[in-house]
Amino acid sequence: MATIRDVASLAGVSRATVTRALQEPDKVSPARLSRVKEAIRVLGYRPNMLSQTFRKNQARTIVVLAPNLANPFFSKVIAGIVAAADERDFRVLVGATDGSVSKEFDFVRMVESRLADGIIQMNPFTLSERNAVLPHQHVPAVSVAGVPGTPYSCVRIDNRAAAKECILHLAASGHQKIGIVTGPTHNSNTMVRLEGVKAGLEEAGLSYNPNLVREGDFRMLSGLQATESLMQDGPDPKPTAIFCMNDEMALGAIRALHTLNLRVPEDVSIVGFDSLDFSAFFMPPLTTVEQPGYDMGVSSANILADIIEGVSAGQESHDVVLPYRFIIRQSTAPVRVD
Amino acid sequence: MATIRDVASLAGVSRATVTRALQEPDKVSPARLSRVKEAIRVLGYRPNMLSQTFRKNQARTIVVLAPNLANPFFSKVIAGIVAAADERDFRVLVGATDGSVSKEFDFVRMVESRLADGIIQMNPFTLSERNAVLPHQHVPAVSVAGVPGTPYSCVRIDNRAAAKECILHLAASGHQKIGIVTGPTHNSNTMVRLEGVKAGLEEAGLSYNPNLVREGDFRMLSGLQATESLMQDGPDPKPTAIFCMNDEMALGAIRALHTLNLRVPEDVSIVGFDSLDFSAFFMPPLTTVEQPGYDMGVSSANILADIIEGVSAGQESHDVVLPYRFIIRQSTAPVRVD
DNA sequence: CTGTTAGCGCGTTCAT
DNA sequence: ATGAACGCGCTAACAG
Repeated sequence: MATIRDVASLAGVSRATVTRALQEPDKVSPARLSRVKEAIRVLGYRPNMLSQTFRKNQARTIVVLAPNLANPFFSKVIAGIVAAADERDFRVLVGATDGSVSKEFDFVRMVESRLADGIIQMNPFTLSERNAVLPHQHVPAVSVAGVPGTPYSCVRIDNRAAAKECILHLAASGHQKIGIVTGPTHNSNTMVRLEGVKAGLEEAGLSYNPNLVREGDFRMLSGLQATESLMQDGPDPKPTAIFCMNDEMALGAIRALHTLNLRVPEDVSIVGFDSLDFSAFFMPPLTTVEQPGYDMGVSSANILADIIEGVSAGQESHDVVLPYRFIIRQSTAPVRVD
Repeated sequence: MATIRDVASLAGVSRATVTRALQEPDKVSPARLSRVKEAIRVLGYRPNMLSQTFRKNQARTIVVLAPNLANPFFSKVIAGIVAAADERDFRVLVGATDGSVSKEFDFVRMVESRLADGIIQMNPFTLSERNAVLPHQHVPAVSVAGVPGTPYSCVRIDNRAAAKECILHLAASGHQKIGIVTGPTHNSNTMVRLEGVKAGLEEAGLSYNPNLVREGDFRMLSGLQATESLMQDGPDPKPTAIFCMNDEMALGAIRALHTLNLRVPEDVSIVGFDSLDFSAFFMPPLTTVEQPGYDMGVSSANILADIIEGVSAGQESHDVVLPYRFIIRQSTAPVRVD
């Protein structure tokens, strides 16, 4: 592999001239410039980026931390991040943490060791835990799809308002017994959305009943199981509607109801959260909250790039709240009057 | 940020000793070792990986090229790649190509410029096109979920046999008119699976009718549209079964049939391909070919790492064929006898 | 076992 | 406009 030296000697100039020819061509005489270009062509010279990166002490690389790469909502966000990063000449490294704190820490060390310049965190910040890896000194970071109160920059929607709107929609349709399938109890998004649920119930003049709540893990199977539990072991009368804290669990819920010979939405209404592409094609199409995942990815990448490039101080942390959209499809209907 | 020099001077040793203390601790006397460790602790020293990477001239990074990050099957493969790469101390860079050849080329240049060590390509190699970016001199590469005949290492399933099995399953259930929804016509996987379709039809004593074939793009909407076209504009009698070349399109097909008031599988049987998690939860659960996406990711990452590390010559290219599994669920049934 | 020396490939002075 | 010289942080070769 040809180096800058080979180019210089073939062109009969100094290495500095080659560098200049590449970076500030107008500061090089036309004659030498063309000689250099020719030499580059002949040798098939490619600047060693590893060296450049080392010399400039920045990798132009950001790390995306995802608890679970299989989650399609995260895929959407990543797509946005990759697009925006590419635009600003940053590479994107994927970090699958599987929810492990030690893995997260490995990635923080990567930016400490300069192998990456910053982190985008998809796992919501947990206010209760003391051992959060982020924020971390000298580690530019942005939280995406997180919660208010995150002690560093954050791009999100108003989860509380969105969840509240879901409940109000159901209540307006006459539903009085509303089952809730949450994410993991300690998850901040679960907590915030649950606040919204309670606010919605209160505003609708309904009471919050913990017996109508089941913990899921944001995956389909848990939505299925939670729903079975709700409809079989739950208090009577059974819920006529279920709010699931993401679409995957909502699809699992619909499946469970089908198995129990209950129709959606005639017997039970279902509301999801996230708006996966699949959800519009499901039967029935799912009523859900659309998070602008791609845009959230774009926004978070740009904010992180700003911090890394020093455009943003990095001290004052942003809290960007993007608009969500509540989409009413066919999985919800007025409560049946028997 | 403390450098190795700071550590050396604080510990009162040479830089080389610090390096050794970090890499071959047993070759350093216990006394100095502890002095060095203490200095590292005090200074909070982290080796500059950028420098290491530069010095060793390898980034320990692989690039994954995906035409579309939103495709859940690719997400599965990526998850496997990330897990295996992590195991072998490689980082994973995601490259969204959007099917653009020039973007692919950018990533090839990244490995030429040493910013990455190799490439995993998810876009199948196209035999017909002459301007394929890969294989490329000095660019270790592995194709995953590709086709036989790929001129570099490849991890795949036997698409032809799998597609054939789908057709034979339908034929055995009495279906004579079988609609086909393909991927993009020029896509190699489409071509190979179509071969399997033809082989299956022939073995079943059925003829191949191009009028029963529609081109899709592997996305849900195209499956929906293709199915509408098949059931409305297609030749009579209408198909009693449709084979879709991936699950997303199959879900779109089911949706279309539902809108047309046709039941699945009573009126029309549907077979998919890939086995997404969603497909088992759909109504009805989808009969499909399960590709071991995660394992394919793991395998491809290991092969690439072998090539990069020189374990494998890189000259002789592997062609690893992993087993698929044909899963019969409830979207297929014997043809109805009127 | 240890320190000295010599680069890796490049960008960046600083003279000229 | 150009080249010589230095150094980024680290590892590897050699001598001791």
